[in-house]
Amino acid sequence: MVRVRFAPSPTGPLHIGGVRTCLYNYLFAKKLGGKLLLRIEDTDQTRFVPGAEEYIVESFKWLGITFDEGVHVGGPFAPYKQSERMAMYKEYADYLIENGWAYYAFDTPEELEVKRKEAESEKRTFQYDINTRNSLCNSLTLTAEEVQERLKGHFVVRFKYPENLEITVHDLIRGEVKISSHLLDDKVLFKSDGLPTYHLANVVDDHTMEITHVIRGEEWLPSAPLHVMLYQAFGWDAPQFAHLPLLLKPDGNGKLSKRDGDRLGFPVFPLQWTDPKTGEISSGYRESGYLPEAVINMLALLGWNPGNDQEMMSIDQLIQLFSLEKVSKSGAKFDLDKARWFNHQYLQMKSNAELAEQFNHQLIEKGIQISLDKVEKVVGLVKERVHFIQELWTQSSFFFLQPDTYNPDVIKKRWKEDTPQHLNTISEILMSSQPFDKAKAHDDVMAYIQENQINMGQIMNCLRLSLVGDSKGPDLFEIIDFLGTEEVGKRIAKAIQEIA
RNA sequence: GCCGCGUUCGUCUAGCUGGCCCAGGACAUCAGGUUUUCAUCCUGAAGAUCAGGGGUUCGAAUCCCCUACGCGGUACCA
Repeated sequence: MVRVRFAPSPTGPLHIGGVRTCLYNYLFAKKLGGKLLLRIEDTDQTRFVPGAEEYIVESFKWLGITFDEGVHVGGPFAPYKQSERMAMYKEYADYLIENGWAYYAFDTPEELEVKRKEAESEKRTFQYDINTRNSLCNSLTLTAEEVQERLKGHFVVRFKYPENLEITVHDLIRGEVKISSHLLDDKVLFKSDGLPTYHLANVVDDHTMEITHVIRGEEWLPSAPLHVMLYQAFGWDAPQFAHLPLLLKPDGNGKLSKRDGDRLGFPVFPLQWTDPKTGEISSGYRESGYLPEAVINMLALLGWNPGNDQEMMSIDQLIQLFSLEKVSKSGAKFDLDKARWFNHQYLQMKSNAELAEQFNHQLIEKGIQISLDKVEKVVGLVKERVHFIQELWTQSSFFFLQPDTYNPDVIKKRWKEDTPQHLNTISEILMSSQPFDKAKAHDDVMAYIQENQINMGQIMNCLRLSLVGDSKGPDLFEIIDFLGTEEVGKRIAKAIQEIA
C-alpha cells in the first residue's frame, strides 16, 4: 500500500510551490490507490505563525485535494502534528546515542558562530563534521563525568557520520546521488529547546506513519543523505525518494518567492493571506478569480507532462496519466500568460447558470437587483471574452448601467455632424418595433442605413457608443434587445446631449 | 569557497532503449480571416545550429568526458 505525505510547516501562507508538491503527492497516491496524509511540521516554535495551519487546510479544500489522514481529519497514526508527538522523538535520539550514531554537543551557537567567522576570515569554511568534531566540545571529547555534568544544562544531539562512507540516495527522478560522508556536516537532530529538528522528526514520523514514498522539493536533496543514514541507523527500510524540481520566478532565475508575486502582480499563494503581525495582505488565486481546476491543471504541467500533446486535463485524467518518471529534472519558470489561458479555458466550460449565480453576488454588492435569468443571459453574451470571473463585470457593466463617459477616440473617429439626427431616427425606428424583435430591428436599421447611404461602420459605432460608451461588447442588437427600446431611447438622447 | 542538481524555441515542454528530428505541441508574438466594434475564435508565419568543446559511432538533442553558466544546500529553519 502506497502511503505518501505532505508535510508543511505552519510558518505562513502555503507557497504555490508547496501546493504543487502536494498535488504530485496526491496524484501519485490516487493513481496507485494509496493514501495521502497531511502532517504539520511545527518543530520550530519560533517560526510558528497563527492561522497558518488553518490556511493550509482551507487551501486544499478549495483546490479539491483531499487527504485520507491528517491533522484536520485524524487517522490511525494520530497525532499528525509534530508538536503533539514531542515525547517520542527524545527516545529515538537516545537510541542513536546509545548505539553510537549520535553524540551530545555542548558548543553554544555563539561559539560556533565565532568559529565560522574565524574560518571565513581565512577563506575557509567551518563545518561541524568528521574532521572537526574531535576538537570541539562534545561527548566525543569530554569525559563521562563532564558529559553528565553538562547534560544538566543546554545541549544538542548531533548525528555522527561514519568515516569513509559513500552514501547513495536512490532518487526516483534523478537516479543515484552519491556523496562522501566526509563532506557532510554532523547535523543537529535534537535542539537545546528539547525539540527535534526537521531531520529527526521527519524520519521518525515517516517511518512510524509507514510512508512508502517521500515526494518533496529539490531543496531537500542535499539533506537526503542524512535521512538515508538515519533510516540505516535505526535499522529501518527507507522509503523511496523523489525530489521535485523547483518552481522558478517568471523572469530571471531563482526560486519563486512572495516578492516576485508582488513585483510582477500575480498570486504566489492559493488563498489571500493577511499577515497577523504586519497586517500585510498577499493576494491569492482564489480571490484573483482563478478556478481551482485551472490552477491544478496549470500547476500539474509545471514540471510534469503526460508525454503527449495533451494539455487540458481534469483531475481524474491527471490521476490516470501521472507518473514520477515523467517529472522533469530542471526547474520550471512560472508562466503567468499560460495561467490566464488555462483560466479562460476552464471558464468557458462552466455553465452560464453557474457563472450567473456567482456573478449575481457581485451585482448585488454593486446594488444591482435583477432576475437571475437575465444575469444568465448576459453571462452567455460575454463569457467567451472573459478570462476571470471579475472581468464579467467590466465586460458587461453597460447592460446594467448607463454609460457615464464616452470613449473620446471613438467620438473623434466616428461622430459626425449628422450623427445625432440619424441616431434619433434609428431610435424612433426601434421604438416603433413593438413588440421588439431582434431580427426585425436589425433589418429595419440596416434598411435605413442603406436608404440614406450612410457609412455603416460610422453609424453602428456611434449607436454602440451611445449605448455602451465605447466600441466594445457583443452583438449590438443583443444589447438593444436586453436593454429594451425605452432604455435605448434614453441612452441615445443622453449621448447626443453629452457628446454634442 | 565546498557539495549536490540542472542546461532543447521568449516560456512550459515532446524527444527517454542513438537514424522516422535540417527537432514536434502549447502559451506569448506577428500576419491574415471572421465580426458593424472590441474580445473570442479560425488559419498561417516567425521562433531552438538541442549551453560550449571534445570524443564514441556509418550516424547523437539522444551515450561518455571536460568547460561554462544557472539553481539548490552549506543554521540548535523547515
